[in-house]
Amino acid sequence: MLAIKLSNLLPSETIEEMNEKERKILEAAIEIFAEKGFFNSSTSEIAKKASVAEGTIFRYFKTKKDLLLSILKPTILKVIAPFEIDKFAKAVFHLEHKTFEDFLHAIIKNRLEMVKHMSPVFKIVVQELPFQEDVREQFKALFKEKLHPKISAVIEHFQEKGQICDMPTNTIIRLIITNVIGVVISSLIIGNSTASWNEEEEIQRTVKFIMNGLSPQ
Amino acid sequence: MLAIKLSNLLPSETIEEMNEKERKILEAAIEIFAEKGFFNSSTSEIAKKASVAEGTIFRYFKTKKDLLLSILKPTILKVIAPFEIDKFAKAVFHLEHKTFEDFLHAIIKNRLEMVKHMSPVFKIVVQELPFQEDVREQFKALFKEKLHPKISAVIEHFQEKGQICDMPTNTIIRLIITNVIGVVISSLIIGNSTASWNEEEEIQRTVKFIMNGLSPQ
Amino acid sequence: MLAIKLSNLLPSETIEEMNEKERKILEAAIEIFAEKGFFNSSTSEIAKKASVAEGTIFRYFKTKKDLLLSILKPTILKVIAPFEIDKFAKAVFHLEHKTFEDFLHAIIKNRLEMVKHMSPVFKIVVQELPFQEDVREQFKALFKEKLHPKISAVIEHFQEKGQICDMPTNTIIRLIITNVIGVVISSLIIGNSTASWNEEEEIQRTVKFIMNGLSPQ
Amino acid sequence: MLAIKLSNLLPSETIEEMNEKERKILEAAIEIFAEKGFFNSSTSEIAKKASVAEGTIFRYFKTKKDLLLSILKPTILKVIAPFEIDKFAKAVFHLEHKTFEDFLHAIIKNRLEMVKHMSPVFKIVVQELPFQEDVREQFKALFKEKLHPKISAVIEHFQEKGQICDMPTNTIIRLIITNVIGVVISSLIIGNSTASWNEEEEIQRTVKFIMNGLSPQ
DNA sequence: TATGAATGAGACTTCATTCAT
DNA sequence: TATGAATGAAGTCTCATTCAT
Repeated sequence: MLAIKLSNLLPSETIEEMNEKERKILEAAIEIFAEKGFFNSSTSEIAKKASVAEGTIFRYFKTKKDLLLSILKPTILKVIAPFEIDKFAKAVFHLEHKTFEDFLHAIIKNRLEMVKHMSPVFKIVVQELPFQEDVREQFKALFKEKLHPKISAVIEHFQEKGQICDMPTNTIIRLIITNVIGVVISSLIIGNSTASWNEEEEIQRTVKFIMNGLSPQ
Repeated sequence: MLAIKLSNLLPSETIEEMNEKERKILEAAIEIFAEKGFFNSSTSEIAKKASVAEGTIFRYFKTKKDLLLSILKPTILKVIAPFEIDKFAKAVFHLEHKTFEDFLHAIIKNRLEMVKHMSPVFKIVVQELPFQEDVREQFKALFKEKLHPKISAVIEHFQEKGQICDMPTNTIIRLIITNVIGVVISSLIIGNSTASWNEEEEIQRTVKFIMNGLSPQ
Repeated sequence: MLAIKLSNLLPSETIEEMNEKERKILEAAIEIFAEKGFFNSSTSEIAKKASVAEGTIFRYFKTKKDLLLSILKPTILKVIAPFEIDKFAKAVFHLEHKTFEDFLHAIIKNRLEMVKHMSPVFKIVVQELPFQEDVREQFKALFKEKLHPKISAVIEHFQEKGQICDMPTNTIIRLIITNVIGVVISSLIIGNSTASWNEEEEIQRTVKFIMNGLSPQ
Repeated sequence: MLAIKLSNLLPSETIEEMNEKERKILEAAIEIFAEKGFFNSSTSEIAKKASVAEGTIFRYFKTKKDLLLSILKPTILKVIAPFEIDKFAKAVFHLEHKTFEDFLHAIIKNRLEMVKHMSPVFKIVVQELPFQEDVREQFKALFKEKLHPKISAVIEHFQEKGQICDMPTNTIIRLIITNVIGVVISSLIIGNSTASWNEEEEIQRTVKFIMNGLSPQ
């Protein structure tokens, strides 16, 4: 029963304007949704774990689905947002000082860090995405508008500098994303159960693999 | 409304010992589970689509969950099995006539073909795996016992022939599986909605990417 | 706790194709709706009175409102229908043999008889009509299409024969309906609680009153 | 959204001893009960419309039902009261200057006027009376004690003057009330939706109808 | 006095499962 | 073997009412 800290999961402004009960409900919901899945969780169970009356849930969240979306939406924003605002974004804007290798390393570390901090919410996102078409669409739209152009620019930048081969940009993006997600999920699955998993080495190897895979010629 | 052929989804021995009704129930369940998810499907709807009485379902499958497992278990077997028995396995055993590139190409084509043939069942597997710990464990065990040794042998074979760099075998397996799954999922997500997706080219590029990524030096 | 006979309330064909449980549910619902009103009745109470499980109600009636409509709709049909099909209709079609007085007498007796036989259902209709706009509209439409033309014809027939004054037909209809409903409701309210109510005499007096009220000159 | 004036609906003494909040709650309740019916209205909606906190309602009215009764009881008083206190009552006490026709005309106009002024409250009364036995009983008692003797006196006065036939007084009262209510309800139902409704003419015709109906011989 | 957050009973409804036929 | 009517537990959600502030 891991203690969930909302501060790792939701934007801090959001949390500050929540009150005690609302926070406890959200925490309970995250824990239970992550454990049993949305459809297999009951509002009565969430209420019990949050130590509130069942009716109280519905004061703060119009419906059970609304409660789920209150978890999913900030999370997918958090998945997308960093590329725009945080340190990582700065790395992208100071490309001249960086090699493509630095870029890959940074992106993998950053995403791994994020997923580990919000592991239960991440689990919910992955579990529920197949059933929540609207969230999926919102995610796709954000990717297309915010993320894709940024990454494209980076790829093209390094292609111009001759650090990357000249495959189509979209294919390169696909390959990079595939391999970033690959390390992240491997870390979650293997890392937690296998002693021999050396995370830093696996990151290094993955970076090297991608570098070689995309090297010119 | 694609007509589902169980022969694409389940081992033929399994199908042969089923009777008419049982087969119709399974087909209906697959279609409905894939469309709405397990929890949002009702046994009455399955019975209607299968043209049997609701009670009949429970003659063949003890519970609704049992019906789900009757779909999941043979499917993960099918995902693992080919490496042992079908044409693909033969390719693995005649490695001396093949290059690593052929191996990669064959494995990607083969898995893509499989997923496309059993797309609804595959959808169910992906959706329900997070909630079915026992199935997941069974899958892990099968992987460890059957698949992993085979692939290890192949990797080591090509390493000995100098076609692959000498990263740890497990890391190489992880990278290959990541990228195979990556093409498959991309094909399902992008391929179905985007005109510009050229599957053969993407396979070629992925093979080349892995080849370069794993090339010695 | 009056024993309710559905045969007095619903068309017999309808009843014959009902089974035991459905009939018991309807009877219980009529009794409880009449006593407490639709919104103040719970499906659990109806189930208990009908000696069925609560879920059984929803096998026969999609929703609680559907259960109400299953009572209301045949009833308003029954209120309208007789003017088309039963003995009363024949009276209307053999006007040449009848006086206007006979007509009035027949209509009052007939409506009183009907309301007494279906008193609880009638109570539900009167109670719920203000809240069920769709039923109200259906009632208005039936009145306009089926009843109004028939009564108009009768009124005009007697006007031509010089038995009724030449007020506008609609006004005459309004006055007649008002006074028929007046006796009926008086009979229900006063008749049940007051010994001195002599129904036959009150009918006679009402007929005489209407006759005089509408007499030429 | 008609502005409701409590002064049209409740006795002025009652209103004067109310404070601001209580009055606003009552006004809001009347509007909402009339629109949606008692059971479909929520105290939270009433509180919102009255611009008070939900808890404030329960400071002035013990329960939601108490709030309903606070509307119903003064209203039925108002329906009965005028016969005792207002101008209309005076008309009754100066019968020698009036004909029976004047009496009928005055009573119809007066009741129509009243119902139109308090149309929402009237709607609530009609909708809820079937479910409020105590209010109904109170109404019956008031009718018997206050109204019935007055009307009886009038009827007998006109019978003595030979303007009315010698039917039993109660029957005459019943017929008059029936027809007064008949015009009022017709006016509400037909008058609001039909252009051709000429209220003054309909009143005249109704008066004439009753006059003829009750004329001696 | 006034508030409104919190409550929890109870409403309607769904559906996997049973069992008499 | 097959049926499908019946069940009743469990689910989501509403709302009148209370009470600490």
